[in-house]
Amino acid sequence: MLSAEHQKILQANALFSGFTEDELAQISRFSAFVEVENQQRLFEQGQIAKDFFLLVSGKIKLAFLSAEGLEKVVDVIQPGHSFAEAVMFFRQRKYPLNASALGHSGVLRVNTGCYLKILESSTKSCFKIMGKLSQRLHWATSEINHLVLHDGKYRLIKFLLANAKKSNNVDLSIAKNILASQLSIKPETLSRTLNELSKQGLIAVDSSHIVLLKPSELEDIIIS
Amino acid sequence: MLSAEHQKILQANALFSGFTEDELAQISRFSAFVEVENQQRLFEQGQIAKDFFLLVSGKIKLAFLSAEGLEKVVDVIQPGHSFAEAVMFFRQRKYPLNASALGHSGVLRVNTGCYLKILESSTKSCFKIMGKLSQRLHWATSEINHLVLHDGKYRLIKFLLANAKKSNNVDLSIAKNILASQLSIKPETLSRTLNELSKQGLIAVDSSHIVLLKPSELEDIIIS
DNA sequence: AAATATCCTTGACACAAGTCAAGCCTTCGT
DNA sequence: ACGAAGGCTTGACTTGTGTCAAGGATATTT
Repeated sequence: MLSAEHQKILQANALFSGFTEDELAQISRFSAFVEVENQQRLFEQGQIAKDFFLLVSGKIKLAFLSAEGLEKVVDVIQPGHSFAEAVMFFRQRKYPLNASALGHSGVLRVNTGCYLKILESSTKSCFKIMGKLSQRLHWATSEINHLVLHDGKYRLIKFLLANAKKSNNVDLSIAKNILASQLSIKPETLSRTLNELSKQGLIAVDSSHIVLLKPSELEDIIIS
Repeated sequence: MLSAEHQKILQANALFSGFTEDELAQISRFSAFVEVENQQRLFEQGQIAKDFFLLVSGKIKLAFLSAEGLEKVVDVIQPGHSFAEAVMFFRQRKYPLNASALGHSGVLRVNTGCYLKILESSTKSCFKIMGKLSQRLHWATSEINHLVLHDGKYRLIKFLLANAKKSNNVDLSIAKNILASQLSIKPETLSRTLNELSKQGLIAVDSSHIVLLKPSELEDIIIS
């Protein structure tokens, strides 16, 4: 059962915006606010997915873990965003990756069974979900594209340009080793590449604060 | 407008199976049977997506093309399967990749506008689509996993095991350079890796016919 | 403030995979 | 049947990125 405050947060999310008061109340009854400590697992790869989530505060890291213990960070979820909602449509309803907290975090846990039942009566909400799923799919396919057709430097520059504010600077909200994993390079390589771009005078790095000195030249690199 | 025969083929596909005769007839009116020659483009990266497709005969290659002209084959569609149906839910309704025929092929072209209109009245069909989308998403995320966490040899063995018949042999229905691109390695590397596995006595290669001599040892390689 | 842990950087080296180039083998068209 | 074209293989070389190891910087704990 959710508090009124938490229900408001649900309602603000696109996946719930089309629901009536009644439906929302019903979902609320099958939901809970959960707090997780830094590093704590919210769910694990292979676990049966009875819920999906909406992040209220903190950060959640989504990552694959290979048999050898290598980790690939797929995404770092920010407050306000839902995650693992695609899993409820998988044939095998198992989470394909691990979710763990980066810092103390609060999430809303929503029961998939309850949600699906309500979906059955609203094509409008179905369309929202389909939009979400296709958005995820689009991201994933373009990620494959970037992984195969381009190198680590390209992906770093792409990330910097995508995350730059109007003032052309980027504040990393996550540790560099996690960023490295997201870009599918090793921390050492990230460090070297940042260094290289600095020496070329294209960026300036001050710990987690990066300034894009010549954004247009950076764009040129990823186009050519 | 589709022939009765082609309408049957539509109906056999999961994406249309929940529709009434009336709805199917309506879709048929906004559809067409299209034949494409070997190498001919069905649609291109960036083009506005007014249709999605269902392959009747032949093969369709889906591939990204980078600015430098490098190609990454994402998938080779086989008869009976639909493709590009996720694009209709993208915010920017543009095809993210190229589709071209491998050999003379026949496809059914379905208008997205018409299809979406009918979807609006059937959550059952929405669920079929959501299933399809999440299946695609699941494939894509596990592909990212394989690309980042494993090497080309791993992906080749995985492919061989996945495509082996009961008799433990694999008949490549596509050219080796296309398979190489699907595995995200160069043709030279594919050739060398097949050679390496042959010399180890794990497989036997006779042009496009491959026999898995020791499947269990191959499984061991990808587990460890 | 010292001690500790964690993260980040740097250098030396190793290796998987890409590139370039040449030659081979098959398939196809005339 | 012949030549041409395309695909496949092989060798020699290059290169990006990973690995290992050590040192430096920064934050956290006591």
